[in-house]
Formats: sequence, structure tokens, C-alpha cells
Amino acid sequence: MHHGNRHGRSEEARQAVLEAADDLLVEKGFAGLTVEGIAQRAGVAKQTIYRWWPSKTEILLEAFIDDAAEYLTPADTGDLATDLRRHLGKLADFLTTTDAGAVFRALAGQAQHDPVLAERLRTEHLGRQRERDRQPLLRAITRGDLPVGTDVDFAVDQLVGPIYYRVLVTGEPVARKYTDRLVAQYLDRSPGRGDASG
Amino acid sequence: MHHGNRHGRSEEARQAVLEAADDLLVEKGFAGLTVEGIAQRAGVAKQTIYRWWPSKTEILLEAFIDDAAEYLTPADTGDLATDLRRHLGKLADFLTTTDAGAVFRALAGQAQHDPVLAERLRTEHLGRQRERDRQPLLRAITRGDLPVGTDVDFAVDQLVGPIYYRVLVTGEPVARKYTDRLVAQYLDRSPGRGDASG
Amino acid sequence: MHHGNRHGRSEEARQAVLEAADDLLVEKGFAGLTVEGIAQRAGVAKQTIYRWWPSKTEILLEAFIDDAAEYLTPADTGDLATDLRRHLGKLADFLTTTDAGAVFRALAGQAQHDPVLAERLRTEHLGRQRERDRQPLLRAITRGDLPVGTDVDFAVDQLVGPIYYRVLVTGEPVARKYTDRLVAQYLDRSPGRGDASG
Amino acid sequence: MHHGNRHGRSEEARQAVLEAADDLLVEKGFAGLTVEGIAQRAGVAKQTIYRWWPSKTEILLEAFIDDAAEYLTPADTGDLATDLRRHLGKLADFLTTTDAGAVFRALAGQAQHDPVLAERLRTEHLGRQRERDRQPLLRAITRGDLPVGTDVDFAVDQLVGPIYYRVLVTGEPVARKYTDRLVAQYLDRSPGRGDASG
DNA sequence: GGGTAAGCGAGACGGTACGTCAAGTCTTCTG
DNA sequence: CAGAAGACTTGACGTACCGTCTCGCTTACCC
Repeated sequence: MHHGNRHGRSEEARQAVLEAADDLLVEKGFAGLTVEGIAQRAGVAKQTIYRWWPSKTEILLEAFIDDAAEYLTPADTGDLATDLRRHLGKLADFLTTTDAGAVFRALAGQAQHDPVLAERLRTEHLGRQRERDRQPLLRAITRGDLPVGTDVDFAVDQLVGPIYYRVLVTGEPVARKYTDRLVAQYLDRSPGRGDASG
Repeated sequence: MHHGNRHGRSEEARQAVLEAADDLLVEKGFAGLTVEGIAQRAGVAKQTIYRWWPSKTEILLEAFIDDAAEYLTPADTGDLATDLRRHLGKLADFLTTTDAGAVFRALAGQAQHDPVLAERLRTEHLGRQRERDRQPLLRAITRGDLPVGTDVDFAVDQLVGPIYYRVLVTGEPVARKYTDRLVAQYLDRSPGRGDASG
Repeated sequence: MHHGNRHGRSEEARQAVLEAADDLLVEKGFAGLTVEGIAQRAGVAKQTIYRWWPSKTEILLEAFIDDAAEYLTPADTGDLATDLRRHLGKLADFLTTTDAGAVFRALAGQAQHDPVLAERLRTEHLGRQRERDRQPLLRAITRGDLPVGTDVDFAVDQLVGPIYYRVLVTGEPVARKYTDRLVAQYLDRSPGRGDASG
Repeated sequence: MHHGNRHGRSEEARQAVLEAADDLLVEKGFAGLTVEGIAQRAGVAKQTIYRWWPSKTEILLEAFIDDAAEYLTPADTGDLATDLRRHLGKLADFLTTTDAGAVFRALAGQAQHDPVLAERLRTEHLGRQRERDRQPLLRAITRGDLPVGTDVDFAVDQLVGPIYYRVLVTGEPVARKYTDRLVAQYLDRSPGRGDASG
């Protein structure tokens, strides 16, 4: 087994920590997630964790980012309505049903208490996520399916805002029907086309 | 000074605790908010806190609810667009600029880690808040300014969702211009719309 | 069981800590004596130890002092030679064979690294011990068995010095014969009497 | 700089370690003396230390032994009283004022907790030191200044015992006057005495 | 209007986790 | 192949709060 060498950190330990953190969050919730517990579960020394991560939230963040990118990259079907419906559906699923989604909710929750984490979360995840959210709309503009002057950011807010609101605030489920309806509403008033429906 | 009596709790102590909790949250953030600290600041014994509140979040919740109701009850101007613009503007201000808003963000954050608190928050605050959010629309339906079949709940989601999204997720500011635009968009596609504009 | 009250510390906890410290020192030696271990053995919280003792050596010191006073108070037989022989014999036994003696050796050892402990050890124990060591000689002076001008402190140094030297430095045993001989040598040259022998 | 070679250990590294250990002991005391600190100060890898010394006390021991032999070898003036006075004076100075003396006190202290070190200290230092202590007396016997049957070891105990007692136990200073007086007392009762006085 | 019981401030208690420090082991690369 | 570098596991450190407890004081009500 690897026990350290002069060429930097142990990838083995890194993976074990990330997985242990993920598992423990899902098992015991954020309150039950302790550095001590992660160390024990990962079979790693506490000091090794403190050497590489400044806090348990940074561990979660690192564990989370790759998962999100993989899961949430929107497909390109060539049709705006379809792209949006798929993307929002995936987003809602991700946030409500996956382990990574649970990690996100925990991070978003903790970010309310911790400005540093909030900033890190925005830099490391939300910026990229917003880029992914914008893609279907940008492609539609390129194709000419949406007018060039479309305010893409405002559109994204209106499309994903209600989803995050339900996930983080009301706790209501976000069914496919609901996300489809958001898409329909958006396309319905959008001047650039006419055949959309929800 | 009051040192207990045989019939019922000390209102003095209750107030001191609620204020200390509020103050400390704003001063030191949620992470720095401890029962020990509240007790000391309030000049109260820890036991007194544990006697009346099951957790520090319940203290915040109790401190929060009245403030919210007072601040967020929507006025009735007889005009839907005006009512909505005022209400959303107030909501955004409340969430982003007031002490009570900071308490709400902390509670919403903590609710991501604590299902019991989440439930309490929904029961004690969000249900009532949603009722307040619905009022302008319900009144418009009564007045005939909106069709009877309007899906009020879906409308509320679309109106307040993006605001909460910005407050809790992206951290972007929520200017009056932004909330006005949400209202405009909503009324623009709403069939029974009156004179609304953004 | 007792769990704290407003009238100060728990005597139960105090006793448990002192005994646990003594036991663990004898069992595992000074190096193996940890605050954590004492707490566990005593069934006491670590914080309780830190509340009342600044370091593990203070615990040992407190545990030690009473034992020493009890064991080492010299008897009064009315005869200087007998008194001295008994006292030095007891001292040698104490230092080499008793648990409290082991504690003393550990404290004396640690005092070589820790000036604060050294001072405490002198204030709390050695001053009193020296007083006890002087008593047989002082009584002899009072009785007229030793001249009034006798340098009692120098005499004590010569009588106990070799004992401590063997105990702390050479590690050689200190038999009754050896201490008797120290007494004999001392009395032999002491001008004030003539019948002593070793 | 030297970074290892294929033929035996680095004398450079050895010296650096010994000096660093000595320096750090005097600077920070025994408690502040760590293998990590020695390695850093000596510009040496920790592993190099562990390769050649089993513990930090062995480093001190090695650093100490030569110093002691050099400083404490008693001169031969041909006169017992003078030899003893000089030797005890030097011993007292060594123990109380020199850096090597500080190392000795630390080692003697640590030896109370560590039987292995105690044994090593006796084998490597105390045995030789006792031989040095005995020399003046042995020479006096050879010269006929002391009777052949003199118990040299008992004499050494009585001469150096009070000095170590003061150094290690009471912490009192050991002035030249004090050591001279020890010599005087010894010679005073010794049947073969010459011209000794205190 | 004196007794009495509940609420209170105080604070010690047994715990858990924190974040830090050093010990001693192991691995890799350089000279 | 010794040594520099440094990551690793281990375990204790001393601290901060947790939630529980006991105590004696201070009322307000009830006889």
C-alpha cells in the first residue's frame, strides 16, 4: 500500500476521502458528517484530510463538481423545446433524486452560513452550471429559432428559478410535468416561434 | 431582576433570548451562534433555554415568524400590476437587506440539513407566506382582472422562484428593476392582463 | 450519581482522577501517562481534568503530597541515633519501594525539564519534607544531645543527599545497612555525644 | 552539500545533529526538543536521524559523553584535600553552569521515566564518572595518605551525594564554599587525614 | 402573611469533535 | 546506497459546545 512519497499526495487517499464524505452525507446527513468520521470511514488519518482540505465542505465540493458536470451537460437535439424539456427534467432529477443532488443541497444550505463556501460554490460550480443552462438557448439563437436580442440570463432565471425554489424552499416534488410546463410557458410568450406547447 | 415565579415562564427571559439570538446571528453568523453564547448574551441560564426551546433553530424560528408576517403582508391597491410589483419588491428587500431576512436565509440553509426544521419552517412560515403571496392574484380574480381558471400556485412559483433562486443560490442582487420585469413578463402572457408593463 | 452543582467541584471526580493517575503511573510509567488515559480510567470527562488541574504533573503532585506527609513524619523515640536511623530507613523505603515513591521519582525527573513544576514541587513538598528531616536533629539540640551551634541544614544534606543520589542517579539499592552507616558516620564526628555507632 | 554516498554514514550529518540537539535543548528545554526540530535545525532528514539513533535521548547521550569526560577528569596535585576540593568544585560547576550540565540534568530527569535510558546513562557515563570520582582517593591510598581499608565507594557517595541532591532535588546553588566544606568534613573524620580544613 | 413549589441564574458534569502537533514509517529521487 | 524530502498513520494534545444535572435564590399563589 502507498504511504506517502516525495512526489505529492496519494491519489488513493484522495479518492477514499471523497467517497467516504459522499457516503456519510447521504447516510447521516450534514450534521452527522464529521472530519473524524470521514477519516475513519476512508481509512485515512485526520491529518491527511487537514493537509489537503481546509474544511469538510471543501471535500464535498470537490466530490460534487465532477458529478455535476457529467450529469448535467445538456444534449443537443436541434430542437429548443426538446432540449429545454430534457435539460430541466434532468436538472430536477439531479437535485431531487441523486446522491450528488443531496450533496448540492447540503452545500447550498451551508453556503447560507459561510460566505467563503458560497463564493467557492459559485466559482467552482454555479458558473459552469449556468453556462450549461444557457447552451440550449444560445444554440437556438444561432439556429435562428430565437431572436438575437433574447435575454438569455433572464430566461435561465425564469426556467430554473422555480425548480431551485421548490427544491430548496418549499420541498415540493418537481415532476416532469412541472418542468415541461415551465418550458411551455417560456416558449409560449417567446416571440421567436410558435409551435411550442406544454 | 426576575428570578422565576411559580406560575409560568418569564417573558423577560424569553425576549432576551430571542433578541440575543437575532443579534448573534447577524454579528457572528450561524456557525458562531451557540446556545452557550445566547445564554450569556441574554443573561440567562442555559437550562432556561433548553427548558423552552428544543434547539437553537427553534429560537430563530420563533424570533423570525412575527417579523415576516409584519413585513410581508401585501397591500391592496386595487391594481394587480401595482400589487405584484410592490409585493415582490418588498419580498426581495426583506430577503436581502433586513436582519430578519438574514435569519430566514440561515434557517433555509439549516433546513437543508435538518428535515425536522424544514418541516417546522414550512408549517410555521412558508405556508403563511405563500398565502400572502397568493393574495394579489386572488384579489385580481375576484375583481375579474384575471380569469377564474388561473393557476395561482404556478404563477406564484414563477414570480417568487427566480427571487429565491438569486437570494439562495447565485447570490446576485435582486433590484427593483428585476422584480418589476418578472411581473411584466407574467402579466404580458397572462390572457386577462390589464395595463401591466415592466 | 453526582454531575455537578453550584457548590463547586465534585469530590468524587477529584478522588477518581487522583487514583487513576497514581495507578496509571505505576502501571505504564510516566511516558504512558496521558490526560486522556486518566480521564478514561477515572470515568471522567477530559474537560473536568483541565478545569481543575493545569497539567498531568499537577495531578501527580496533588496525589503525592498527602501520601508523603503521612509516610514520612519521623517518630520521636527520645534518642537521636534511633530517630535518625528510623527516619532515613523510612525515607529510603519510601523512595524505592512505594507507589508514592515512584510518583516522586517521576515528578523529580520531570522537574528537570519543567521549572514551574520544580518550583511547585519545592513549595508543596520539599519544604515540608526538609522540615520533617530536620526534626530529629532539632529535638536532639533541645535535649542537649547536640550542641546549639550545629548546622542542621548541612547535616540534613549529608544524611539524605547520598540517599537521593543513589535513588535518582546511580539506581543502586538503599539498604537499611547503608542508611544506618550514614547515621553512624554523622554521629561519629559530631562532637556532642559519644555512644553512637553504625 | 553532501547528499549521501555509497560508503557509510555522513560524519557531517552526525555532527550537525549532535550540535542541533545540544543547542535546542539549551534554547527550548527538553520539552521543546523534538526530532522534527532537530532535523530541521540540522538541515537533515528525519529518516537520517532514525537511521542512526533510536531516540532523541540517545542523541543527547552521545553529545554529552565526550564533554563530560573532558571536563571532569580530575587533576593530580599530589595532595588529597586539594584534589578533592578541585574535583568537587569542577563537578558542581559542570552540573550547574555548563550546557553539558544542562544536558545531564535533562538526561537524569528523563532516566526517571525510562529504564532503558537509565541503564544506558549508567553504562555510558556514570560508570566512567564514578571511576573519575574515585581517583583522588585511590591515589591517596597509594601514597599512604589514606588507610588501605578505606571504603572508597562510600566516601564518594558522601562527597558527591549532597551535590547531586542539591542540583537535582532542592535546586539550591552549590558554591565552592559548600563543596570545600564537604571535603573538610570528610577529611576531618578520616583517620589518615592530612591538613584538610573547610 | 408564612409556606411552598415552580422558574430562574449559575455552573460542574460526561461527552464528542474540533484542529494541531509530533512520533515513527515508508517511498521516491538525487548525488 | 546514504541522505533530503515529504506524505503517511497514529495518538494525544488542549479547547469549545453540547445537553443534562443539581443547587439555592426569588418570587407569586394558596392556605
